Amino acid sequence: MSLKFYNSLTRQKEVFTPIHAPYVGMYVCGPTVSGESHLGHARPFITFDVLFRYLLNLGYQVRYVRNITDAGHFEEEGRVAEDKISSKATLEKLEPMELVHKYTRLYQWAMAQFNNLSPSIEPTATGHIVEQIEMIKTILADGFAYEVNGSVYFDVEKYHEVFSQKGQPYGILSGRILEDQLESTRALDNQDEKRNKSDFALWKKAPPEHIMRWQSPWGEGFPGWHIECSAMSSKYLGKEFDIHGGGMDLQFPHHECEIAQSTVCNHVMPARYWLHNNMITLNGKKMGKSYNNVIRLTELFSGNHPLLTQAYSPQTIRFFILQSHYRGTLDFSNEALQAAEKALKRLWEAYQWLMKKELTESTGLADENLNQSIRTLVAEMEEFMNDDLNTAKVLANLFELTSHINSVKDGHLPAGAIRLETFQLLQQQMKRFIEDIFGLQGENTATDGKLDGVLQLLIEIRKAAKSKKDFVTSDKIRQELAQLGVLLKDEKDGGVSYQFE
RNA sequence: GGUCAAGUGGCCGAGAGGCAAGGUAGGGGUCUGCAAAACCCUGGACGGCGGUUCGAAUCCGCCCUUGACUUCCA
Repeated sequence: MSLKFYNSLTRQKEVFTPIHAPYVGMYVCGPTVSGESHLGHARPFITFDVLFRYLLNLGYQVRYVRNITDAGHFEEEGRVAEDKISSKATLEKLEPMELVHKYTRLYQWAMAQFNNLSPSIEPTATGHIVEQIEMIKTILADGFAYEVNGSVYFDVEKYHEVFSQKGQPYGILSGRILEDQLESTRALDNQDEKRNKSDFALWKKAPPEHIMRWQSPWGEGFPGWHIECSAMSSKYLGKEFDIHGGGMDLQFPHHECEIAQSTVCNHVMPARYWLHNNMITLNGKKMGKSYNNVIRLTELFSGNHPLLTQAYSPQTIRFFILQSHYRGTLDFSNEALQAAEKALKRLWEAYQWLMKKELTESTGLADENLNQSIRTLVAEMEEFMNDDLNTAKVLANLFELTSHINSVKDGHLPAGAIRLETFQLLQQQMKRFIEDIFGLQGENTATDGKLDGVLQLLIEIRKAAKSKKDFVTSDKIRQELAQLGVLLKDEKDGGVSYQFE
């Protein structure tokens, strides 16, 4: 089966055909670095990291662009227009760029904790003011925007009129009907500079107190909230590129506006495939600033939050996210995270054992049903990924394989039951999906050689005690190590393994 | 109000006309000096009412409940 994605634009699954294979261009809306990232933010970045990894694994040459929004957005709707970043900076008595730098570093640290690959380019909004101004100039020149008092607004109604006839009405992505919105909102429009409520800002005049401001043909100001993504995606990926990703909450208005702006400038729908991940919920409610129910990533990693009964590692969270399909909501709870933690541990330990195991020769005792089962489970995994990235189903197969692996490990199945070529296929594909595509990694790293030597010594002493039936000594060693967070396990084959809690 | 989703065991979640994945928790067993881990067995779920169909968790209608978007948001 060929690779298929659910395209929000067409509301159906479509075969993925890159515009210029083997090259693939992918743009994902990144964070606004005016504050700390929370669990909800982790989802798109992990989801699209897995997509990035999968495309690379399939042999595509991918340019993955994920922006950093470090120029403030303004707010409206009765509230005082303000630049989010400079306003928070005033409260915290920080320079805007100091704040941006702090949260950018924290964000990038969190991405590394998750083992997300770095995007190919991570452009900043403030680094592309010139490109944004150029784009606004083009839109003005084409008559799809107007200037009022030093601000520039996109004329949504005119765009809709002209482009509806070309089959691309405003609302094509989100399914909104502009006429309905115009009717229901016109009365509220009085004091606004905008001709229509549905118009959106391309450039905003900066009030005197704003710190973040740039020179433009329309005076000092700052870019509107949607233009940066259009400017940066077209600069680095071209006028038309393959994949545009982001959270479902960005579908309207953000992505709708991107489409309108880019289409006016470049005369083409910017992206072929629009992918949207669903939200992470807390007690059924979207995790978000406005709901005051966020758990920040640093809190999650440390366990330092009233709703958390313990700390959860970045890999546990990554695994938790991959256990569901990206287009469904995913509900947070301690119980669910603890389930994920245990499951990941079991998967990872079986995988580690598998990779260390050396099988040299088939013994002729091969269990054909088992071999066939393993081959089928392995083959299905790619099918599941191709079906709109069904990571949940891939994991289900990985767990069935885990049971087979552990059966061999514990001697419930003879080592020869798995044929050499099946075994090698298993090793190769487990590595491919667990590490290369899912990006999972071990967490008990950093054991240096000295520590291992010390532990091996203790294991030897304990083994000697056990063979003399001196269980007082052997249990003392095991218990005290356990208190230090080192867990000893007596394996079936007489060996002893350890792991850090 | 408008638009769009979703409701599956205790919990988290796949599935989208034909035996209801997987994880975790529960019960029983095997192994073990004891543990831990692992393996095996096992109970337990499709919001409600109608309809279409040989057959519905899946399609249609109505209802109930929850959520998202509605120009800040991953």
